[in-house]
Parts: sequence; structure tokens; C-alpha cells
Amino acid sequence: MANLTTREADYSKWYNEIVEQADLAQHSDVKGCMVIKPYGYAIWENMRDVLDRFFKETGHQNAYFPLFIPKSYMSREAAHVEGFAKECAVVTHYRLKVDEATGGIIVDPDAKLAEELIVRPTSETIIWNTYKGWIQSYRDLPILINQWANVVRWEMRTRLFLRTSEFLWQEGHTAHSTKTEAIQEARMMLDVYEKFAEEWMAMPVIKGVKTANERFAGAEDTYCIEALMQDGKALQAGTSHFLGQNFAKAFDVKFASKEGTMDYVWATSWGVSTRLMGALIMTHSDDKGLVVPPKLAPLQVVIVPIYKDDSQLEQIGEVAHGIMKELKAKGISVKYDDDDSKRSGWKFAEYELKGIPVRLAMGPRDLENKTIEVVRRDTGEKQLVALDSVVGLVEQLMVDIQQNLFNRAKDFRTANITKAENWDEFLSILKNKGGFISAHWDGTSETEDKIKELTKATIRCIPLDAEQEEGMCVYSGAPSHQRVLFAIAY
RNA sequence: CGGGGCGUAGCGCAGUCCGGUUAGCGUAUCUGGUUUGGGACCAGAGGGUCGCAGGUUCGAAUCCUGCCGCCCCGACCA
Repeated sequence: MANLTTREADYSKWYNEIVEQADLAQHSDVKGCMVIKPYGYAIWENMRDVLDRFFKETGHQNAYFPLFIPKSYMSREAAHVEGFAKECAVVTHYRLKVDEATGGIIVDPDAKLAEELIVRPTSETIIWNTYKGWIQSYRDLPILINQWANVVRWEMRTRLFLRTSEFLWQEGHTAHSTKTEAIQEARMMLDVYEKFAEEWMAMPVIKGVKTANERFAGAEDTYCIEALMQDGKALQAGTSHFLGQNFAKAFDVKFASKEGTMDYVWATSWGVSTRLMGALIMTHSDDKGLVVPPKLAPLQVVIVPIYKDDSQLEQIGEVAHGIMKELKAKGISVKYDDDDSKRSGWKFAEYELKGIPVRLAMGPRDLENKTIEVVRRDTGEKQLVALDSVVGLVEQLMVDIQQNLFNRAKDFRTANITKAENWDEFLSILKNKGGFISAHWDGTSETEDKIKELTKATIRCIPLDAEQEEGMCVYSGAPSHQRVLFAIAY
């Protein structure tokens, strides 16, 4: 039965087992692709709905662009094609036929496409080719569009949610008349991601800028939110790019300014994906299973009856339905699990595995004493409370658990950002502790590459709030004026 | 694409070296009963192209050849 590998024993095995046993997703028959199961999808839908609201509140509209991109579009922007070429799925034919020799189905060699199509790894190229037709003057700007879509990147090694060949995401693509406005847009969306991560996922993130090595293919600047997982590895949870005029130039998108000049448009793009599911799992969950923050939980409260006979079950059911009605009136989702084919102990374990924030259990003793047992998933703490106070308590717990999860994750992160003043310290922290290493860097790709080669650690970001501080590069000893964050990353 | 491991019931595995009853165990499923405050117990039942294709043999899950797939570790990446 469901007994999880502990995090200490084998973290990645623990992760895989949670995904499978909590019914979040499974491997599909297609290599590298996943089936997102109803419970996992329900969490994703909650994420999506909140983000979608934020996007609309910040002036964006949803639209939809094609899955297929003409191969020639990909090559228009040099850095972009170089970044993605190695992982593109390509459609070459449009028809199958029965092979007369074998009776099997084969690709019809006569149905070759005149121009091959790329399955989008991201949509900048087809979107900018479309924007070209939408933009003539400054009056057409800004264009603020988001799309919810699937994308395909042919990955060599995949892990459910963290890296799959196909994944779900949203990609915002905006066009602006000035550089300043585009940068503001990219920064604003980064703030939206930060707010979502911290207040809904209860996952603390560090906002920063990527170094040239880690920058999105085709961007001038890539901003990111970086999170720290329980095993001390960093995870990029979202990115927002200032694309400069790169795509405008590649697709010849110009606008007539107020002053009558013809200028290239300034662009941004930004996205988060189903990878956030992986981030959620690895931020909060424990050896008993998944832990879902109340604000994203598809089911927030479960009520489990404990009984010996039908009359007890009936009485408990009556009380439970009363509580359910009150909780639902307060907007709290709740399920009463009176399934007779499972015992209470089994249910306890099952709902813990699925990360339901609060469990209520009621048995014969509670009936007699007008009490109910309340158990919170984040701490496992049990309390026996009077029936008439349970609804208020649960309402408070929704807030407390959300906050506690965030605080706990933030304390962990704070404890795992370590300063390294020299190369020996850097190596020692990486080996013995992990987490983020805050260190000086000389600003060169060469040094970053060398450090990666020696340690596998990369610069996760240059934090936006980093203090100016004179120092020496932890590797080369060259002068540096601020610290950056290194880590082993997912 | 390199290195390692593995394909046997829904899931997890034994059996393979050394060929020989009707292919077995745990779990899940179904039936009946007893149970029910932390993953219950007893009894019974159903469920298999042994990854695929050839070959050797009186006889192949087991030996040989080829192929396919998956997992882990590396190189690449959100």
C-alpha cells in the first residue's frame, strides 16, 4: 500500500511517488509526455484561474495562436533559433495511408508538406509575424495579449511536471511604443508572478535578472522568480523577458510615432507553466504525502465519520451535513466521506497523501460530548473542539495554514542562503549544505561557465534587491560590486 | 547519443544461471461473514499473447539471434 519513500532516503524517488500516489499525474505511453490526472489538473486549474484574473486585472486579454509554426519563421531571429532548434518537433507530412505490402499504416510519401511546420516550443515568432499586420501607428499600441497553450520541447530527460516534452503554460506577448514602457511591463508581470507564488502557492521567491548564459533565446533581459526546493536545489518558477526590438526587427514590425518617425516596436514575453506543480510539491510536501496550500486546494476540508452501526452513522451524517452547509456558505470546499468500503484509518492516510488542508473526524464519543476532532495537514496537530466552534476554527485555519506554509518555506530558504567569501567556502557549502550561495562574481561568462563545469552550479539570478557591495569574484578574484545567487538547479 | 538496470496478472515482484507438472507470491479487484477512534481479519473466486519476432529442442518465461520499450546516471534544457 501507499508507503512513501522518505525525502531523506531518496528525494527524487519521493517526488515521483507523491506525483503518482497523490493522483496528480502519470507517465503516458508517449515518451516524455504526461497524463495530468483529475486531482492534479484541479490544482492546475486553480492556479490558472488566479493567474488569469491577475492578467486581466493588469489589462491583458487572452487570444489563441496556432500550434504550428512555419519552419522559416523560427530562423528569423538568430539567437532564438539557436536556442530552440535542438528541441523542436517537426511536422513533415499531412497524410497516412495503408501500406499495400504489409497492411500497416505508413506516412504517405506523396503527402509531403511544401514547408515543414514546427510544433511551437514558444510562440514569439508566429505572434510577431501576426503583430506585424496589427500595428501601423502608436495608436495601435500597446498590445497586451496572453495565451494559454501547450508547447513542445523535445527533452532528452524528463520528469513529471518539472520537465516534460509537452507542457501546459501561459505566454504573454506584449508590444509597446517605448523601451521604458516595455521594461515596466516585464517588471510588472514579474511582480504578478511573485505575488502569485508567495500569496497563493505560499512559496517564497527571489526576483532577479538572468545572466547572459541563462537568458531566454532572443531576449535583451530575462527576469525571473527563483524558488528553493527542500533538497536544496533551485527551481526557476517563472520568467518575464524584455525582448527589446529583436523580434520587431526580425519580423519588421514598425509603427508611426507621434513625431512622425517610423520606429521598431518594443516587446516583452512572460510565462509560467505546469512546472509550478512541481514547485508546489517540492516546497511544502512531507513524508506523509502532498501538502496543498488552502488557497489552491481543490478540496479544503474533509469530514470522516467513525462509527460502529448505522444509527451512529446517521447521527454523524446529520451533524456533518450541518457543518458542510456552514462551511460552504463561507466559501470553503468540503467533502463528507461516508464511503462504507473504506475504514477511517485508511481515509486519514489517503487524505494526508493528497494534502487536504484540514480533516475533521467525528465518532461516537464526539456525538456524546458534542465535539469534533480537527487535524491540520501542515503540522499534523490534532485538537478536540466543541461542535459550535468548529466552523470558526476551520475558517481561521485556512488563513493560518496558508501563512504557516509560507513562513516555514521562507525560514527554510533564509537558512539556506549562505555567503561564500572564497572558492574553498563555495565548494564546501555546495557539498555540505546546498541551497543558494550568495557570492561575488566578476561578471564574465567565462567564469560562470568554469564554475558550472567544475561544480554544476549556475548563477540562478542577480537579485533585483541586491545591495551594492565591493568584493572579489569567488572564483577569479577579480573585482565585483554585488553578490549573485548560485545554486544547483532543476 | 554514451554508461548501467529492467520488461512475467491493474500495481509491485519471485521464477531465468542449470529448459521438464496446470507459471507463482504480495497487493488490488469481486463474493460472503466478522469488524470500524490511524492504511482490519477470515474464507472463497476471477484475472496471464511471461515486451515483440524469428530460431534451437520431444518440450522454451528459461537457451540463441534480431528488434521494441521503459527507468536510472551523464551531455542539453522551463
